[in-house]
Amino acid sequence: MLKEERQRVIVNEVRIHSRVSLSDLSDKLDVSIDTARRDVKELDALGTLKKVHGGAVSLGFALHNYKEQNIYLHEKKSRIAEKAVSLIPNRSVILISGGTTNLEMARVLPSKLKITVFTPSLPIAMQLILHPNAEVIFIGGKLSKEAKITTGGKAIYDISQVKVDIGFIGTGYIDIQNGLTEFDWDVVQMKKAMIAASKKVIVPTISEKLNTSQCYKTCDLTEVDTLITELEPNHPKLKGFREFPIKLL
Amino acid sequence: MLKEERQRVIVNEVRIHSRVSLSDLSDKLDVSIDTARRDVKELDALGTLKKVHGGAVSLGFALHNYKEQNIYLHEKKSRIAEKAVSLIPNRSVILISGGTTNLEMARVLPSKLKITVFTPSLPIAMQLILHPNAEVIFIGGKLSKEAKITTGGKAIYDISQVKVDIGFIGTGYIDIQNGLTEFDWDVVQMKKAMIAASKKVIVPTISEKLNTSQCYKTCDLTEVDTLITELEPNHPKLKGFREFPIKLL
DNA sequence: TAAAATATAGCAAAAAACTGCAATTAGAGA
DNA sequence: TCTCTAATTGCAGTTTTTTGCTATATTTTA
Repeated sequence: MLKEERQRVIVNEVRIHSRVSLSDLSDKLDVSIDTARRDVKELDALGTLKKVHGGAVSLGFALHNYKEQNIYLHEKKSRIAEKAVSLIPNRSVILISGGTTNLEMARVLPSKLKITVFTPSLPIAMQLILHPNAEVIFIGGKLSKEAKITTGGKAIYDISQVKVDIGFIGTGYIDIQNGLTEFDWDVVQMKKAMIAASKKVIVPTISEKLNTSQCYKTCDLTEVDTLITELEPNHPKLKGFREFPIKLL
Repeated sequence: MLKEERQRVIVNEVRIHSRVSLSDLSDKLDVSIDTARRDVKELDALGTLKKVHGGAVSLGFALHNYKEQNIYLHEKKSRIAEKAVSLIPNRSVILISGGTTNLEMARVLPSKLKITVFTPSLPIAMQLILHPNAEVIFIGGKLSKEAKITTGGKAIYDISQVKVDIGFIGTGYIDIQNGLTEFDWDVVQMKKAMIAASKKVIVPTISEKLNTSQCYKTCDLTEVDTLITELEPNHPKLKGFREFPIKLL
């Protein structure tokens, strides 16, 4: 097989699937992984595709690759995300609201996990496109430019039409007295609908948000099944929350 | 066997199989590898085919330098995008399908323009978030990971519920006989719905796509109001299209 | 943080390309 | 037909390219 043929196959593969792994290529083309790597490297140099760790992606994909800016918070969010994905059974149907912690969860979703995900969040949908086994259903509606999620009557109605196993509801503020709160009214309406659509409500949040509140209320803590933070469940900061019938993780 | 004869055979072989190896040629033509190599070298110099390590490939098959190509294509798309935005009146309601040309249009949308945009395309929605005066309504549904747009019954139904002033419908392939075609069936269904929802249908496309077609048909050219390419409207390549009642831009 | 996967660099074998050269052949002109 | 010249062809030796492998980093994952 000529080198050009191989590279053509790689280009096609990337065009069709948007991404390809070197080991797949090595199998498919019947060459060593080194050769596949070298081919991909050349194609990258030509600007045909983008080489990434473990394979290659189409250029379109590389565009929306956001980098985490805040390393400090990112570590916490990773830890939360790890805990969160451990709660997702295979073949379950979940709902993910917006927010960077949830985005982190979408990023670390194990690729073997077969799931159906409903989400109104643009960045999360973008991230989930990369997941090979996730069926992604986007909740349509009017886009809120700040929150980067859809909102409005249509979106709320669409959410009311589904019932999912788990809802991962991010929150801007969380407090023992006031429960989950936001400062964007539209977002609150969406979250209310999402909570109503979820058999189980999981709230992942960094500890900085504990004991903060805003004017619009999403729900009381009583509606939350599990609260995930980067802290150990018996950490002093979580003291007041242990009095609620909430699982802490 | 004469040299010319041999070379004709080589050209033919390349035309049929897109590729040929020198050892194959050496066998088939019953000459030494060196002679085959020399023949291929001459044909390469003539521009008939492309000589590569170990053989030859057809020119169409050869991978060109996409970096240059991309800059080149990007320029065309910008030109198309400029033309396209000039057709959007202030305070109008438009629909934008996916595709890189449409994405370019979203990028150059003047920030003073007040518009309402419906779209099922994730990258385009992502881009429009940056626009200060665009109200963006995302068509929800099942995400197609290749096309990065939503598809499926729900999305099609939602589109059927709106009527917009202008629909900007990108296309993978366009042809005088077959009209607009794609190779993804789901995408075709979406585009059909989008066309039905648009009072006016504008198709922006680079000239490379003219006179190409695929198996699934979106619509005939008769349903298109305006075709925008990077070429002047009276360019020879657009010859056949002038016979339709289509505005060319 | 440890283990697993992937990347990089250097090396050697194999394949292919290039070079120069001699043998052969085609074809023009006598 | 014959001869001469230039083109063509195959071959041998050398150089370059390609490829897979190993050892060593680096990145990712759990």
